[in-house]
Amino acid sequence: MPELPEVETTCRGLAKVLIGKKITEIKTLRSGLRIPFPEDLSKYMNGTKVISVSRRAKYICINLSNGYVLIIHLGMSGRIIIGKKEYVLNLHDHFIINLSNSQKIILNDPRRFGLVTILNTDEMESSKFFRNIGQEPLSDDLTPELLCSKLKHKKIAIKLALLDQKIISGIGNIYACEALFRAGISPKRKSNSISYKRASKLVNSIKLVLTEAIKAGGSSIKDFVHPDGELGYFATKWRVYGREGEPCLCNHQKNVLIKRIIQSGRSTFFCPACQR
DNA sequence: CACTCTCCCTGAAAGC
DNA sequence: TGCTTTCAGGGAGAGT
Repeated sequence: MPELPEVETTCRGLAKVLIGKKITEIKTLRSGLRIPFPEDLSKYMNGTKVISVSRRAKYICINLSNGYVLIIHLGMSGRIIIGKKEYVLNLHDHFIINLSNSQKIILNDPRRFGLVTILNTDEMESSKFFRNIGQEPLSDDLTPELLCSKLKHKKIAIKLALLDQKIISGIGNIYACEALFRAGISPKRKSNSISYKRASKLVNSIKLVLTEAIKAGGSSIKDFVHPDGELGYFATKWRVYGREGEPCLCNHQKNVLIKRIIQSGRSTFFCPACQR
């Protein structure tokens, strides 16, 4: 489930492989994913060089020498594979980039919730993909003051506010649960009841869980690339996510079990004793 | 406008 | 054992 940390490590891995390389050919193996592949993708990509790889929210941005940027979203099940010349296609490989050094970048996505598109770099921020996206949680833009001002008029539960990409970008279900646990805040608490003190704790927790996950990705994968070429996925030990019925890991509560509830159709895991 | 619900899709896991 | 059902989730768009 690629959220910000997985996308970030994928970008760092891609940067190592892609920067300075020339794209010789691209292949689309179906008409599209969540949205159709742009018809004239080859026209924009063939013969260009990769200048840099960046991330915005959960989007991978591959910046090309001709002023365009290839946008990849991994959706829910998407993954990027670095393949050699002799790479054999697998089920659910949908999009391939061939490089001049005969390496290949493969997008594999069983559930096809991902997307691939291309934008003019100057128009990227104002495009429909990015114009409503909130602050990057790891940038200095995300402050307790900013979070407070965004939550002040919201009646929705804080967990749902964290999932709203217009408020903060890049947080998904797992890290929303983990950040709330670290901050000791109930996922059910109304957004407009978050005090400055709680917002401050929450901002710290968000930055902490995301930073730790990126660090885990970098250290558990050699140079951000698995031996099989896969990027961005790594085992993280979560404190609440997926731990329904298991004891809370805090020191001061005994025999308190992690609970699972459904909020807007999504599972939320939390400790009813630690989180208020 | 604010918010919730449904849908897209496949594969793993649970249920029968 | 083997079939069927359920569940997972990001984001768009429909519905309340």
